[in-house]
Amino acid sequence: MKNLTKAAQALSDETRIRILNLIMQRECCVCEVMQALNISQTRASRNLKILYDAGFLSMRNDGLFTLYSLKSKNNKDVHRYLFNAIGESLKKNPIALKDLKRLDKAKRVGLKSTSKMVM
Amino acid sequence: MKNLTKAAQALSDETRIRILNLIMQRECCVCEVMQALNISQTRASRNLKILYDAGFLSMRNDGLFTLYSLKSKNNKDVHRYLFNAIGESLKKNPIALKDLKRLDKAKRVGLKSTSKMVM
DNA sequence: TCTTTATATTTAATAATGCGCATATAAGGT
DNA sequence: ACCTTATATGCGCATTATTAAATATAAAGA
Repeated sequence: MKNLTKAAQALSDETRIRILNLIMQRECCVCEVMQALNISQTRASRNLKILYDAGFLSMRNDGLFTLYSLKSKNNKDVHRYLFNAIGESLKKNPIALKDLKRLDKAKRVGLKSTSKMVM
Repeated sequence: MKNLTKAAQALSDETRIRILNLIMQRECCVCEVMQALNISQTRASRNLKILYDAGFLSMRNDGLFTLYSLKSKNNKDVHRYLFNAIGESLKKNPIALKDLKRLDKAKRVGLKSTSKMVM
């Protein structure tokens, strides 16, 4: 039961649903999430960790980057059903679509670099 | 998206999952929920309302009693998937089973009456 | 080794949540 | 009308969540 309540808690925040939307598209690093959702580095990192702790995401390191992806393999249980609900909820959602467009344009560079970039 | 986050929020509390477990069995009034989960009247009433507001339950009045049941009919969407997750999570859960046993013994009388009863 | 950079974490402030107590509301019975 | 009873709600308190700002950590390159 704790499994479910923890997972549900993770899904109770719009930022985190939007993050899952991105990662359902493809693996992302923290800085891409920042750019796609236009949120702070802290906020991106913290909410990715919450989704990871709740069992939705996998994590791997590539040099300076931390890459998050869907943990769909070991989801025989509760999470699989929850993913269905998320998919259903995001269908044709305008915010979700906009986020994906911004993800396309996102560059794999972090806060320090983006603040120097001419955008 | 608000639909999903609100529903997920409702599922993020163990009391509410346990209440849904009861009502997945059969329609219940507030006092039966109190007895089955051994919680206060306030707590039962409040959490039933939260589940109702989140779109999980229907409500009807029968004299002094308010009866809550599953709102499964109009769930073409998100809630149907969430119900699957709940069912998965409750399978063989010892707390959920105990709650159902107490529900069998529960009487359709409220706080005032039960406090006078010899149990 | 020193600097730069991506990410994580600590801190502090604000907001949200869950609960019990007391009380309100509303339906029935007398 | 009055009383009893089932349910709902306002209020206060304790706990937990969320966030930005500042700082820490750790990888990569010069």
